[in-house]
Amino acid sequence: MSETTARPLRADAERSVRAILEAAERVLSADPGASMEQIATAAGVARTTIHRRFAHRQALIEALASSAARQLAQAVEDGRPDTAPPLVALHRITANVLEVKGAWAFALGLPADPDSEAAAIHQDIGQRCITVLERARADKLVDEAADLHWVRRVYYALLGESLHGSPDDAGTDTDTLAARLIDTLLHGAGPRS
Amino acid sequence: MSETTARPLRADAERSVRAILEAAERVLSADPGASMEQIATAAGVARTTIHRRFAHRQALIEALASSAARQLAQAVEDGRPDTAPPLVALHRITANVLEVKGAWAFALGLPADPDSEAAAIHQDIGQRCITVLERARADKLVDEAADLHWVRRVYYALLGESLHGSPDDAGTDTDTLAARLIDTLLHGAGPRS
DNA sequence: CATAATTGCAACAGCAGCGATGCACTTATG
DNA sequence: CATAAGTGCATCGCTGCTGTTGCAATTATG
Repeated sequence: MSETTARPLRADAERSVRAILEAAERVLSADPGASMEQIATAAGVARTTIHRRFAHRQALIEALASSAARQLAQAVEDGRPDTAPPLVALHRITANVLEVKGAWAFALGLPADPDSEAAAIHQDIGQRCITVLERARADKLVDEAADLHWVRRVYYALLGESLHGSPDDAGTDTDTLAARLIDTLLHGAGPRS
Repeated sequence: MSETTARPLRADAERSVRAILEAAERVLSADPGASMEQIATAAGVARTTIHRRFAHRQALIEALASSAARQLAQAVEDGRPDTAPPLVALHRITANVLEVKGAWAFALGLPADPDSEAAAIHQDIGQRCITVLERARADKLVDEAADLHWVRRVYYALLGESLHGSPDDAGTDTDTLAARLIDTLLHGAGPRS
């Protein structure tokens, strides 16, 4: 909603922007205080090129946050949160989100200020999340008395935890992780009936 | 194990160190890249005083991590993880940890390098956590087939999430938060039988 | 192919933070 | 109370990052 006003970038320039954003994610996730120089090097680009596309350092950060938020929204959308059976949607969404969050952990963990594009997207995602949970509750998958906002927070927390990836789940595919996550979300660690 | 070799600090000096560590937690949790000057001001101390106690910036960070880790270990210990009934221990520990983690969120979120004092303490805490879970499993509170390492990760994630504190739980006492957390850990969000 | 966009490189000024030092003053401690 | 420890302040040199500019070379595009 902010960059779309400018005239279309040349094909190679667009590739540069992508490379910069990806490098920024990589470098900054390893060291949030990394210099523009480090990011530039990682992107295979001169530092001045970054400054041409992103005036300030913070402009780069915001673009990074927006880009990641958009991808996350897409990941949620692909799970058909409004039409697929709740359990199916929940599983698909979880698997998709795990992919995206794994690739853009830093960008998605960024503190978005309230009136940024990223913040709006995240709020929208949060709403869709609530919707899915309501549908799940209607199907008796979630307790009727449950506080859905708390459930969502737990869900988010489990997503975050699933990403840390202990040595055990190195190489475990996203579907398996999603299955465990949802099972834990719905049943916890207690004994099965 | 590292500072104890020096001769005891004068009473007022010790107070300064405390003030510096507390200020560092406050300031750095708001902005991880904050300057020594900002920390010093927040501590009501001259910047040079900080450098007298902590040679490098990183030395301050490590001391902060160690201090917080020790307090966390104490919080766990106070819950009698080895002797109290598992559910009681779990509740006490959770409430205690929520207090400490709330006050030292930044310091405890710090990436501790493997051979630091903090890392050793955290590993020890992790072990005690597993112990409590084993005792809980013996009491049929946790499913026999459960992967305790995953349960612990879920527990950690729930602790982290409980701290974020949505507007709703502003002012909610620690015991209530702990109760909800443990309930969720053991039963999840699914329907109650 | 002609043109305009894109880029690398080199260089610049500016700035903020770090870590150290010396000195005078205050304060805890035996 | 005498001493030693602790502190504030002013100051220094140094380093590293930022953001900008100009120019020449390359490359996509109609």
